[in-house]
Amino acid sequence: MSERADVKRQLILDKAAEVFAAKGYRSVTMKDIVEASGISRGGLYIYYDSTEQVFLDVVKSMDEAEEELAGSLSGRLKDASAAELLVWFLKEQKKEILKGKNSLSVAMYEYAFECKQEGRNSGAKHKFETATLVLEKILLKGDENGEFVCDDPKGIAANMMYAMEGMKVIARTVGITEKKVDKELVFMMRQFMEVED
Amino acid sequence: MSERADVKRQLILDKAAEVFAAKGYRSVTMKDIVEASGISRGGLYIYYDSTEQVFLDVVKSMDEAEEELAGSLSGRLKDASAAELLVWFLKEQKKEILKGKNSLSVAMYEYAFECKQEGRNSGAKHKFETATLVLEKILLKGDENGEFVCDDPKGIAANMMYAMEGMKVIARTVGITEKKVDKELVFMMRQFMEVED
Amino acid sequence: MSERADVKRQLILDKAAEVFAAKGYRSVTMKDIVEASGISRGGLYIYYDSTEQVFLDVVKSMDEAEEELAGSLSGRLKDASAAELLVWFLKEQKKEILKGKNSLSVAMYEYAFECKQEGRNSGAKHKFETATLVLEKILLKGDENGEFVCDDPKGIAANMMYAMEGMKVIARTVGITEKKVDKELVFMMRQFMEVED
Amino acid sequence: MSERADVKRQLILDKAAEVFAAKGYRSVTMKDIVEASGISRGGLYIYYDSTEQVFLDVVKSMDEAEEELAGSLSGRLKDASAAELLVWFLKEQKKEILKGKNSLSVAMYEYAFECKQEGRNSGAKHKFETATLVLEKILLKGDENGEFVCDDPKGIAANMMYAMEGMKVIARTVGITEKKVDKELVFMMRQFMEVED
DNA sequence: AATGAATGAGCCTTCATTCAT
DNA sequence: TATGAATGAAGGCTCATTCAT
Repeated sequence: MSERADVKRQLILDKAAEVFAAKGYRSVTMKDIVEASGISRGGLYIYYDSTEQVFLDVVKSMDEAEEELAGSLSGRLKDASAAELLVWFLKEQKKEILKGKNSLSVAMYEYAFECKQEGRNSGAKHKFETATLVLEKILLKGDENGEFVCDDPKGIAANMMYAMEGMKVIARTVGITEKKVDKELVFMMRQFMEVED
Repeated sequence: MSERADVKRQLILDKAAEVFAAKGYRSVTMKDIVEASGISRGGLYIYYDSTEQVFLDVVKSMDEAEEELAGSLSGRLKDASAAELLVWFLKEQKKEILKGKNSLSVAMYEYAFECKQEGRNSGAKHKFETATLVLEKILLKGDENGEFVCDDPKGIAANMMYAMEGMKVIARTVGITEKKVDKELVFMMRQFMEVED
Repeated sequence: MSERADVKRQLILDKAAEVFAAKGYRSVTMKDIVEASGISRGGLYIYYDSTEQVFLDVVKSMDEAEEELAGSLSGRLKDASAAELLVWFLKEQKKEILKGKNSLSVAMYEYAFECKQEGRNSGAKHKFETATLVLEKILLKGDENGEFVCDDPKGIAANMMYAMEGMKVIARTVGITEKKVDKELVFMMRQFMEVED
Repeated sequence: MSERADVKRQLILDKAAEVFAAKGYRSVTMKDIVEASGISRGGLYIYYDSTEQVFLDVVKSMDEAEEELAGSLSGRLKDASAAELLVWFLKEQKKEILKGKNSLSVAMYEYAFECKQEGRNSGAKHKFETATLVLEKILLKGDENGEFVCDDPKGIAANMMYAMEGMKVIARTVGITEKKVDKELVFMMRQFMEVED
């Protein structure tokens, strides 16, 4: 509540984020977080009762940071062309695909698996559906103002999102090169617009 | 040593597979496997030293079973048309995407994440690349004999495999309906052949 | 220091009494008292260093309240008959035996056990001996003025006090009905006086 | 189950009994039992999940031992006189009252308090009622064959049992001398028979 | 080979107690 | 005085792993 508490909470979240990035979700213990954040065993329990709560708060604070960023961008993008929007969207996706060790993505997958198996909901659904919708709107806009030729925006958006998701996972299990990502992005774009290599 | 041991080993693998399917990879303990297989604590250690070893053997024995099946099919498929091969391939993928609780897929993802983070290799790479190659060959064949119109088989194969992978993960985290899978499959096929709805 | 502190102290004692009544002695923690009294963790330590100190003060303040009551009664009872005194005494005992959840008695037993085992003294001794003496005096008075027929007041007083103590404990472990208490009280009185049912 | 297990179990019970005798019920921890029995932390959990389970088993095994003893006595007592039976009964009670540190009685009181507060049942009820009944039968027998003069065996039995219970508790909280116990026993017996001092 | 009791390390959680504000 | 965050010790529990039988 107090300022002090917020500072400490943020310290915990920062260090915990590193831990989750390094070890995923399941294998992280309260002890790991305690040691990473330099706080005392009992001290951590003042703020969080379980690794799940810490994780959810880490994710929440990341989402908030992201939204802030997105908010600041939305102004600039309002009167952007569909092509510009698409480029921004795909750049974000590419970043997401390629960011490695320091990213929470593996932990988030693990958490989402667990939630799915237990019938809970991890918020991943909302995230995925929102992103799909955004992409669809970009395509629609491009189609309407003649930037793209695209008779099935819904289908294309779905295909692109699935492929993107696939690349994310492949990146985290099999490995992927930036070149391959680029190739795939170009391939996708060719479905509805001219792209020079 | 041989007969008896093999029977026991198989018993362990069968029961362990159920456990991994139900709980994923990380959260499975030797105790879980002991209890599921009805074997003694010490007995399990005669065959396996860790859950990882059990898991790898479970996967191996599944792959072998699959390969056997594939082998028996390959004869029949040798002189099949590209379209027939493609249908078979996509059916397998669809099955894989939609199979739920009783499948090892979540455990395999978890394991692959772990291996990737530790710089090891989980075998997922080989699997993915092989499948991609198979698809590519089918497309090539179809292009060559005029069944498909497909100037970039490599690109299409990659796109399809990424999207397929994406659907697998989405199915296990966000959830997916069979209808959506079918839509996406039709979408993908339209890239190089006529498909009626 | 004085007024404010006393108010606070009393607040703590009141709430702590409820806690001890509900949970006994041993299982009460400083945390329980802190939460019940709404005071701060550190605040409690200004007044008391341990649950034992709180408990002793709770008991002391109860005894004081009781003594006050007893004092105000003693005037009226000075010229009461032995029979009247006896009735008053037994009524008090009966109340004590039957009062249940909201009473400190279990906590006091627990505390007395602990003190006995550690060779300390819990004050229970003084209480019991005083009560025995009071009863003895009442019997003596009744014998002297012919209200009772009682050649061994010491023996009778002891027997009655033991039985009373027994009923208290039985009430708190095995359970006892008011009817049984009444029966026993009548039984005891018949040892030295006429009682109609 | 096996012989070994029984030996170990008995070792645990023996050492645990000492612990409960020394510290009562509430303040005993699994760690205490572990240390007293020289077993490992995990080892204890093979046999018992909680101090309550250990305690109940300790009590059970004591009861069994007692019953065995009682059984072996019952033969001899069958054709004993009521006076002989009474002497035996009171001797047992006296022993129970006076046995100090090495006895589980305090722990049993603590446990019974806890059970009562939580609405469970500790077995104390059955024990008390059975003993009361036995005493009643002895008195009845004595009355019938002219050994005693006792028109209200039920009332006397109840009074005696309450007083006995009272002495037990007083012994464990306030302290009691053997002399006082003897005095009270004589007092009680005088209610229905001739006793020389 | 097989068993399962035993061990001990490791993590979880709760509290008494302290201390900066 | 009063607060409540912070600490660290203590105890609970589980599990990988060993070992006598």
